[in-house]
Amino acid sequence: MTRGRPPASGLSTAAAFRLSQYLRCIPANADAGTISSSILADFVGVSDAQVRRDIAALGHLGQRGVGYDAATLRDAIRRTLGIDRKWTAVLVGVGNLARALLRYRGFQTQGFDIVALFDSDVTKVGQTVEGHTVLPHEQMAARVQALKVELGVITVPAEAAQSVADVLCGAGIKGLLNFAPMLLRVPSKVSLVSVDLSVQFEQLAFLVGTARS
Amino acid sequence: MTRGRPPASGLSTAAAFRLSQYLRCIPANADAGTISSSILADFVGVSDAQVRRDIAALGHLGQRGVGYDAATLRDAIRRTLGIDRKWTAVLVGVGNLARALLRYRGFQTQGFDIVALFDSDVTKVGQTVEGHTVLPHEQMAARVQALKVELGVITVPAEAAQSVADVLCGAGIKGLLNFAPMLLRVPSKVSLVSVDLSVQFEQLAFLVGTARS
DNA sequence: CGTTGTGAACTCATTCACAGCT
DNA sequence: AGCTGTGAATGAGTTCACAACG
Repeated sequence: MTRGRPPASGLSTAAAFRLSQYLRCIPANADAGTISSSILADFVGVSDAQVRRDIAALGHLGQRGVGYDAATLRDAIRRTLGIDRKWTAVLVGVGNLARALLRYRGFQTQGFDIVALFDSDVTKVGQTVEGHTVLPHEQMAARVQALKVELGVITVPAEAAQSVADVLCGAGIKGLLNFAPMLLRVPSKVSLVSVDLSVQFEQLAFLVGTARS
Repeated sequence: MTRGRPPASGLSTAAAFRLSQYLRCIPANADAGTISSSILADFVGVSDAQVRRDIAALGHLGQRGVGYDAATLRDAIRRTLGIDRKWTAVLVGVGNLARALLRYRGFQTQGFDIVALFDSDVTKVGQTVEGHTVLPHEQMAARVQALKVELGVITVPAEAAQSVADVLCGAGIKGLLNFAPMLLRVPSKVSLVSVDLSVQFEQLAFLVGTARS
């Protein structure tokens, strides 16, 4: 994953990333009502001190001797990450990856509202995918602008990615999630998260190669 | 993305990640024959000093006053990341994400050799996907062991991910790339890279929400 | 008791600045 | 002149260790 410029808040992107991970552990342990730093720690694989530091940065959420209230903690993390509200998004490039994303667990329920699908392939235009009709590429700029869409998800081939990004940025998008294996150029006011799957493979090869036996 | 334990080599995972990114910039600029730290730097979005530090860690590759020879640099990075050789891999869970991965740019050419596909769905078993026949779940352990497969890619639903991981680890796999939205538990000798797509969305929301206007 | 919150120490990573080559 | 390699300085992030509290 690549991130764009660092955020203006006091939270580092690495810390925000860990918060997302803590969030994943809470549902599974929520029935307990309360959860401790050490439980979160060995779930995620960091130190308990790290967990406490991260959470302390969100305000005074814990109770000494007891732990953190699961529901309160979850809400605080959600608020900090900015996922306590709906985000509108468009998805560009309706291939297998797009279909996989649309089916992804709680994509909608997590607060991300896909408002349109676009593709340049005329044979795909008009098709219905996971309840959304595929719109032609030419309508992209106008729709994004009219609906004031905030986020764009790019799942087109590498060659097309930069031009799609340019159109979306021109239409006033605020953030892009790029899956094309390309380092995109975007204006500094647009946030960018890139997931290059081949990079993930390389990381795995590196880890395996350097793992101590 | 989540990484497992840090590597034994002198290279941090963050540095390894940047090396992957440098690698992405080289083909595009390879015709120049030589490439400088400042070019790589503003391509990837880090400082030129950072690039030089990263590359200097791989040995003496640069020529003062000139830059780095593109081909030499590319090979050195490949060697460091461990992608200068073939890796055998199996893919478990033949859904849309799996299909997308199989089609991904240079999946094979980058040195990752998918030797088998598995799925527990009997209607998928026997199908041919991107040139590979889908095998039944039950054969997984035996095949992985017999072929001494090194890497496993998990693209099953969250509920099934841990049990798939357990089987693969039991069969002697060395590294796992997990796409299920689950924090997996694996023995410390197995390397783990997780890509939770909902985490990527949360990161984007966080960045957009905290972006300075 | 058990668990948080946090100053202080420490480690790791990045940037600065410039000497050393070509 | 241009660009790398690298000590030294700086900064960020993490762990330690323990006081504070229910």
